[in-house]
Amino acid sequence: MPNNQFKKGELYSFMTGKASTAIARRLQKNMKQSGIDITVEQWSVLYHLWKNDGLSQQDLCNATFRDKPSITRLVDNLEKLKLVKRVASKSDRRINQVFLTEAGKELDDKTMKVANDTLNEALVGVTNDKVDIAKEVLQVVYDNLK
Amino acid sequence: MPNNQFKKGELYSFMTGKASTAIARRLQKNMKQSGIDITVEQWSVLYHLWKNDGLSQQDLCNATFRDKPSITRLVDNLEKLKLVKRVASKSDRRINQVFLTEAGKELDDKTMKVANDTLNEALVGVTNDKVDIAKEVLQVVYDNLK
DNA sequence: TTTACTTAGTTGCATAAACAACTATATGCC
DNA sequence: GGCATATAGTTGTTTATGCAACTAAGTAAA
Repeated sequence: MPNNQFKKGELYSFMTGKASTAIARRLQKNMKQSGIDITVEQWSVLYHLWKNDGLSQQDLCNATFRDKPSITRLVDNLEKLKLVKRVASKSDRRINQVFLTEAGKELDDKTMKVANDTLNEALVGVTNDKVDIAKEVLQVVYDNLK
Repeated sequence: MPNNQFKKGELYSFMTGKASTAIARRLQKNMKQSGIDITVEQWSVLYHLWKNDGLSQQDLCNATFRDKPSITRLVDNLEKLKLVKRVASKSDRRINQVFLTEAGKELDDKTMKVANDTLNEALVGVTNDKVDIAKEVLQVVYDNLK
């Protein structure tokens, strides 16, 4: 179903992702206030490692929708912060597995709480039904374009 | 209404704005294929000037949800591309009004068509009702956090 | 008119993104 | 084995972001 009826003003906010930008900025601010000194981008990488430690950089590309150079440099910075370390896979030496350090593991609970709180701040006044529909629409958009 | 019932996997895609990232990337690609050599960020600035030429840099900050340094540098680059020019306001010399050049004005119709086409690509299979709800949710999120 | 405050914009620095070109390792086929 | 090709990751370049510190210009109050 084409949506040619979109008016300019409506089109704009859809294109620019101001809501997700606002969420990212708030998450960054909330992490800083909780004494967590990582960027939201670094958080998005750690997030997947907390669920599944030892992912390859390519796995992290797929999980975070980033290209390979972006992941290379995010892992570089996470290594500098001593939150992860690269380990060359024994079965295929092209592959770097990325493992959490103890310091990296310890951030899990703390940041998950901050992330949940941030999301709840964002969704004040929105019913669960509407949240579900919004998530569904965003998923379809993503699938249409990926 | 708190949304504590969010599960991790659902939380993530909400936080990271993968849908808006996908839209921005597709818009960038479509503009390039149409021979329009500007970034989507530059597009977002021009967009407001096409609606209202001569906005100040502060106006552009408010309209695009960016901070002042970001607008300074976007306008720098748009000036290098000869798409806009700064004109110091006569009534208040602190203010730079940003005006489109002829080249800047000419991009309007062409890019608006590309932006609309991109949005229609993104929204294939989504009913208008759901799009309206998604937009509403994103607006509330933005208002909650700004 | 001098001092304090506010507003508009710029500059410096660190992080991140996209794209292209590159290296190194692995795989498949002759 | 030797060659072509594919895959994993890195590096270089340009653009953009966020934050802090800064300059310049306007405003208001003593």
